Amino acid sequence: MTQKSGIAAVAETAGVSVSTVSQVLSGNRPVSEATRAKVNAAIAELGYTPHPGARSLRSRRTESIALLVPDITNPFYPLVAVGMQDVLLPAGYLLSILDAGSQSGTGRLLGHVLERRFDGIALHIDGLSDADRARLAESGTRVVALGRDIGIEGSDYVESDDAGGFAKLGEHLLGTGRRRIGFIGGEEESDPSRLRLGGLRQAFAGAGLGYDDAATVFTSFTRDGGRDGIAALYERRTDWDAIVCANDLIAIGAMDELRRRGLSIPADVAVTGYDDIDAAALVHPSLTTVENPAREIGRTAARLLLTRLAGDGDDAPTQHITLSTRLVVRDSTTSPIPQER
Amino acid sequence: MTQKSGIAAVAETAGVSVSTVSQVLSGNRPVSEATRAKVNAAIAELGYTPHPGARSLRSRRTESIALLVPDITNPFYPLVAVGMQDVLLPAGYLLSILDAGSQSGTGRLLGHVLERRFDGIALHIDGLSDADRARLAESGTRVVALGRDIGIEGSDYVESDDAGGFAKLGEHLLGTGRRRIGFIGGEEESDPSRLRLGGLRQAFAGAGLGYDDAATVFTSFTRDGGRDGIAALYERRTDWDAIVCANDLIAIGAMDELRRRGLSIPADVAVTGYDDIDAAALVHPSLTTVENPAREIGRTAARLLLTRLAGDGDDAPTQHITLSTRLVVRDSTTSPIPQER
DNA sequence: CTGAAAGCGCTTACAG
DNA sequence: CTGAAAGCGCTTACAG
Repeated sequence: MTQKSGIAAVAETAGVSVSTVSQVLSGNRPVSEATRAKVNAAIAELGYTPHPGARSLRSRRTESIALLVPDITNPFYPLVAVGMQDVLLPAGYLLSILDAGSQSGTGRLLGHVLERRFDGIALHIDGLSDADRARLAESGTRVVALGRDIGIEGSDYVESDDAGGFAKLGEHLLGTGRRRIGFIGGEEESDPSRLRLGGLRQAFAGAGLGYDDAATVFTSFTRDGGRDGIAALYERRTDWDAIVCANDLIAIGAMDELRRRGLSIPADVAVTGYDDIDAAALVHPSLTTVENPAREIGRTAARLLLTRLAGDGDDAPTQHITLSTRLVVRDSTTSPIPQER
Repeated sequence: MTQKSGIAAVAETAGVSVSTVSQVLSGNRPVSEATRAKVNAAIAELGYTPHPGARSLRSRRTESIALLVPDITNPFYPLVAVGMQDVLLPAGYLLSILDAGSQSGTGRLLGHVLERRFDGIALHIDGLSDADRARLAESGTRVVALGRDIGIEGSDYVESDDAGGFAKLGEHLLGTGRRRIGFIGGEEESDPSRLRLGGLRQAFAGAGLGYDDAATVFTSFTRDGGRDGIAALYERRTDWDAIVCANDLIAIGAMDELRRRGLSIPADVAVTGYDDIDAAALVHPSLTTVENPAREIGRTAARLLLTRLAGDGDDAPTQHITLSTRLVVRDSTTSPIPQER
């Protein structure tokens, strides 16, 4: 007996042909119960695992999906990953999370990712260069974008309803009687900053009120940004009764600076964030915020990819899915008792 | 001209043999400058990318490494991943992060991971079943363990010096004059709980003091665990001047409960954590803790894998690397001013 | 329901 | 320094 390996060894042990073993494995054509049993016994006896390289060489599929993120230490992305796995594992796909380390690193990693011939790629990227867009389109790899359209024919995308979330925050604050409401954005040129401010304006308009441009400042999406934002707003006026921040980190920095100035939250001034990161519930007072449905974004992205991979969908129009967000009211806007010391 | 693809198309365009193209790609044997130039021109013209499946089928290598973690939403693991990438990308390996979703999920995912024939796997797992250990050993895949030995011949492991970190915390507290120091552990049977308490005892012994067993309680590694721990400790006595917690989450819960009881941190009682998660700097007062060198753990694990993969190391003895930890002193033990309101 | 054979795209001895 | 050929382990028409 020659020393065979792989599927040939299984075939020999089971006393059937190599093709029959393959059919048992794939289920692509009917196999008699007796044969199937012999083959499965041989597989178990030999501890056989198909070689994925050989498989993909023929089938042109790798059964793996990549999630390419700019910064895996940002807690938003692990949640997206978990959501994608929810959908992909039961469908037989393996999800690989690839960290580019930064927005600019994404382009650099893209080449490596395309080389590996993943069946599909999910990516969250701010500025995709024309060269990268062309590489993606040519590669034939299915792409789903998170957060924004990346402008490739047939590439679907999923985003959360930022504007709606800020409209809810605005309504909540207006509903509790706050009127002198400042806004601290992240980088002024960023899409999220604009969309989020837009949602706040919408809440004011809905209540028949105008929103004053002098009530907005733009800094950066960081804790320091929040501190700077408060400093800038309090130079303009000092009677704010609420501060809406473009994300939770800004809000936490804003609370630091408000506390340093001897102001009480929420008795003197209410503060809100966005994203509902873990820290939002950990800080004191706990932060009213909006849940960014990261996990659901991941699930949706995975479903869109699977649909495209199932074929037939090649000529389907690009899909754009917007997920609604949920207001999470905590103590920073509504604490009934005066702040404890 | 027949319609070739892959390396054959490159060979035809360049007017050389398929083997020569392969040699240019791999650098495995000398190629004349002129030939190399022709081949590279053809590669660029055709936008050729080698097929990884075909490559691994022959070479028995995938040039990819997997990091298998129990819960990617635990911020410790993304940092480990970043550290591994620091080392692996320059070496030409792609790192795939795979999330098992839970400790128990790790075994379930292991089969899928082994099927993919990664060249190496890094994993952090508490209880590896004998069956899984056998599967890992048989697969021939290189394994490096994070946090503990998994008992496979030739599998190195990396851990951080928990005991040393707690010894530093203990010395810091004793040095600031605290003596009535309680300890809130996680699950009592867990290795980390034992090791960490051991470090604290060591600090007392070093100062010529004894440590009282009645000063320890075990709960769980969560925020709720911290609340419960305080309740349990204050049933025993009420004059604690410091609480050492087995991780940051416990510490944050402990601070919640101390504050609720009207105690001031650190004026009445100091609190310490472990890990230095982001939230440790975000809470108020900011938390004195110990940095768990996650990124360095990742780097070290990656280096160990690469060394083994470079061969020659097959018969090298198992390596066990312990990384030292760093004390991070913040306001929860030393705030010079009375706590602000 | 089953088998023999071609071929996916590479790498690697073997020859020259 | 270069080429022809075998073969890695599968899947998939083609035949029966």
